[in-house]
Amino acid sequence: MISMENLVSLSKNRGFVYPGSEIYGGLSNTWDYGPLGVELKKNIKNSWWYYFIQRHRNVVGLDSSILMNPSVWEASGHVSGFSDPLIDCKECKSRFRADHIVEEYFIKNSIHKELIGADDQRLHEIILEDRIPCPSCGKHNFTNIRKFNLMFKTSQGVTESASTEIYLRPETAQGIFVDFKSIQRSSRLLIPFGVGQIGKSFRNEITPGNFIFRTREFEQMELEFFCKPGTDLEWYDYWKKACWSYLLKMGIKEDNIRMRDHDKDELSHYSIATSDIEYLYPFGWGELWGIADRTDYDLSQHMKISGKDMQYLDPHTNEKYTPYVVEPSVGVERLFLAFLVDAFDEEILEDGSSRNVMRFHPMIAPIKIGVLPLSKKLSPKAEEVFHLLSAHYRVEMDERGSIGRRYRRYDEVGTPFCVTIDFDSLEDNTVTIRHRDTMEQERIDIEELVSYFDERFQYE
RNA sequence: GCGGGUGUAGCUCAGUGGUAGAGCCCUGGCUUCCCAAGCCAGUCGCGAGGGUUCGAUUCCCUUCACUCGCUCCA
Repeated sequence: MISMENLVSLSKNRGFVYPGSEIYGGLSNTWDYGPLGVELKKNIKNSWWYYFIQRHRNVVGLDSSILMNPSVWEASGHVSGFSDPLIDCKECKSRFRADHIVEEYFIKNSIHKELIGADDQRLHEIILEDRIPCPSCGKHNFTNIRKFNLMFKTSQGVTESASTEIYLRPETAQGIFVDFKSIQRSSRLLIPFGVGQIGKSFRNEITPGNFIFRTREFEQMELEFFCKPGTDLEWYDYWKKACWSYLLKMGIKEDNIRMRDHDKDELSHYSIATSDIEYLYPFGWGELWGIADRTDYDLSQHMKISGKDMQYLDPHTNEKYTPYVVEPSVGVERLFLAFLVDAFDEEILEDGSSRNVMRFHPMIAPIKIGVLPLSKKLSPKAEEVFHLLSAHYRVEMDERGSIGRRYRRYDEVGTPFCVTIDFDSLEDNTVTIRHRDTMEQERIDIEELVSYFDERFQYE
């Protein structure tokens, strides 16, 4: 498997991902998507939209605002629940979550003290009272508890004042919940139905890292599927399978993914059941896709805080209830990383040399076809072919360097097909199609090129 | 944020108190005309700021960034 280091340098070299603001020395954990990266990203988003929205009769899309009324985050629990009480050991410089070390200490020593509802001050008192030691060095010399709110703050309006303080959304899901009634009414969808959204979210992660795996600005693809309470586990299962099969269809190797159900104690504040699809990244197994049963938590909260009725009235039975929500949520950048890692192949050739090939699924390959004149004298004909194909696909034309060099260059960026124009092309209007994976070649009439590729660039 | 490591060309790296090279890549030319050929020529750099010094890429300070752990989770 490719190392993280090589992946970062390959990404930069080929134009997939560059470090952000590089000429100013960079900005921590920001990444820019280059000419190939933006194509790959776009293709990933399109494929998700196709499989999770377009192909379903009862799923629609949404594009809600990044900036929302701060009450949204009060209701969702992000203002209180999305901040962790952190504490540092002054002796060994380790950092912990205050509630975690207290809890662990109590379990270990069979102490039964009520912790639920303990605020930070209470936690601090407990740590002092019980002389709870540092789990890493055993000493008892902690800093005060500090809160890290993971939400980015900004202010609305030109004057900065507390009253205009707002947040960048930490997840796209709330936009869907908040608009639930409008979407339902305007789309005339009946439960069960789903709403999907692709968009940026922001989290002030304490420790981002691992290339594009965890960044403070990221793009989510979330589907909120509304269903009748009691049917939620069925749908939970259904979407787990849908995510899994999406990955396989798009060419991810089955050995590199696994399903992991969360234990009760690691569930987030809104969920009664969560599964992760994990991917085997170069740094180890890491989360790729989270599928959560969010129950009626979000809609109920919004109902409570906003005072608006968020319930659904079943027009057939006249039954009124707050729908349950099943949410498959995936980060575009994590999928991007998984596709990049999964596609990477170092091929050893007969002469012992090696070449890198990115074996992207044709639908996510950044460049679909390379148009290559065998000689510069054939460029006019190649231009014709380029214009013909570029009306349908993302195509590149390259006339520089030897033909073998150019084939290899396109292999390296995962282009599944090359179309080669030679001197016969001028005579009989045919070209050679060369396949990335087999290196086989076939001859085809230029008139048939578009229909040839239409068959090959299709979702399964 | 705290502790350790790192910072020289687009990439991988070498090197020196007297302003820097190699390989790969890239560009142009000749050649070649279906899988990294060859030859000739060429472009590009000491993370930033300050200090010591006649002179700093090299020594010192600061800063910025990257990276590994602590935390987190799309």
